[in-house]
Amino acid sequence: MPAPSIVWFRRDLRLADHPALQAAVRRGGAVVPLFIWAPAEEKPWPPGAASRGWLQHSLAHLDRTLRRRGAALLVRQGRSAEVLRAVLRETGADAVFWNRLYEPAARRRDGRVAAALRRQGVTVETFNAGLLWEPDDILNGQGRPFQVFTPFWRQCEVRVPAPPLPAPKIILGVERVNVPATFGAECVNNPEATGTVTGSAPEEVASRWAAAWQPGEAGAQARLREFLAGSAADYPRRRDQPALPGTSRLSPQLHFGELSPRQVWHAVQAAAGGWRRAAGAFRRQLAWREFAHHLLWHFPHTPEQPLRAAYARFPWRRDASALRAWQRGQTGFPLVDAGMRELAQTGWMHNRVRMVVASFLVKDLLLPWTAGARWFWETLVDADLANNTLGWQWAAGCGADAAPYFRVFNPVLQGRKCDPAGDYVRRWVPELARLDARWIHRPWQAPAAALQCAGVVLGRTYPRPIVDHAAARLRALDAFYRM
DNA sequence: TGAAATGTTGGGGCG
DNA sequence: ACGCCCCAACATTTC
Repeated sequence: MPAPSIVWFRRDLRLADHPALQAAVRRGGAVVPLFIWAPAEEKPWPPGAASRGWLQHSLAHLDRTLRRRGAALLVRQGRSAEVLRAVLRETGADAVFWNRLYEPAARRRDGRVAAALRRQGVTVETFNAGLLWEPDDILNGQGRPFQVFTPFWRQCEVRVPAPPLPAPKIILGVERVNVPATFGAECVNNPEATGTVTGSAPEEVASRWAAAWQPGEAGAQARLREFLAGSAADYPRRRDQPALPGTSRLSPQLHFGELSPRQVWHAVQAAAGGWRRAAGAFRRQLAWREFAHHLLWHFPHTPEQPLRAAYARFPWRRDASALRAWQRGQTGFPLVDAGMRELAQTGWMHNRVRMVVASFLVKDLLLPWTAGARWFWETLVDADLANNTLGWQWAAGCGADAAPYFRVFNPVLQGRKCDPAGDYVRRWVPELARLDARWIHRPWQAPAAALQCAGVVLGRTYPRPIVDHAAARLRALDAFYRM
């Protein structure tokens, strides 16, 4: 009987399409599924408050599904290298398998850990389970990484990712070596981000959260099936309407690896008999995720520094009260405020609205994109360093394939286009709920009678706009033009 | 994955 | 019938 193998779970919290787990099971010995809570090793981007909440639930779910197949999840805190050494000793294991991560800090850490283990004679094997294609698989004609999405996408379109692996039926566990550490207090679902912003009671936040999300592999599979059976066929038309459930909402599951992109890709392919165009549009979004990871791999300084170096000197403003108004959804622009409140209350925001609020922070308020990235990092359940970095640098115009400097979203027009009836605003900004659709995206222009009959008192029940968008746009054009 | 400013066209009112 | 103007609708350019 071979010695036990450790499977080091990180952001692959599933059993299906899990090459590291598969390798351990195939070896024939016992399997030790291990999760190590070591946020300091991911500095300067340790998991934010919303991510920690999701992670806690997802780990509990993973433990339950592993137990059903024979092996409980061991959760430890401490430095990864030391924890691995200790668990190797305690279990008599002689091999460690894991699926690769692509963030700079995790890469460095994993490289050191692998080298140290191998020096001690431990077998280490790592796998790709998080991306359709790894960062060095897709390069341009000169062997360099793509920096523009469209040619990158053309390369993706002609490839078929590897088919997903099945989940192992039985996992041979080891005797419980000792009681697994309970997940640390610092990792408990932390409503700090939502609580301070909304003033809601923790129980209320928790119940709203539970209604919105079902972390874990089973919930992820259910969400995927629901999407494929429901709005997927109409994806191109519905995906830009934040009031509708038109998107897959699989971003947190993809971030934590409760589903792999290969599973999603192939499931879409198999389901899309009658809607090939929609399938292509959806695959394109998966490709944006790939693109983001490729960029982070090849340009690891970009979470902190603009890809276009000239932007390091951009004269961002410092304005704590404007930043706070944005964070709390009190800017006076209903679409922006609705998005920021959806984020605070559910840990998620519709992608179209993310672009609008990002443009508002960066262009209308001239506040640094890094401040927006940090807030999203703390509050999003799907906070993902690669996606977050690409998104914010795109909005600020300082990244790859970035929005040109003159592209400034108008929150009123975006509202009219994407939320014509105002339902999204009504849901998240209830103080405007009774306002006529005509004025819901620009209450400051509504006639006094319309405001009165909707019970809106500008400056009291809902803020006046904190900037004049037309003037702010000109200010931004001037500042960005100088770059 | 924008929006505003500017240019062009064509229908209709009107003298 | 005709030219003129107005202006909405659409296209193009510009930021």
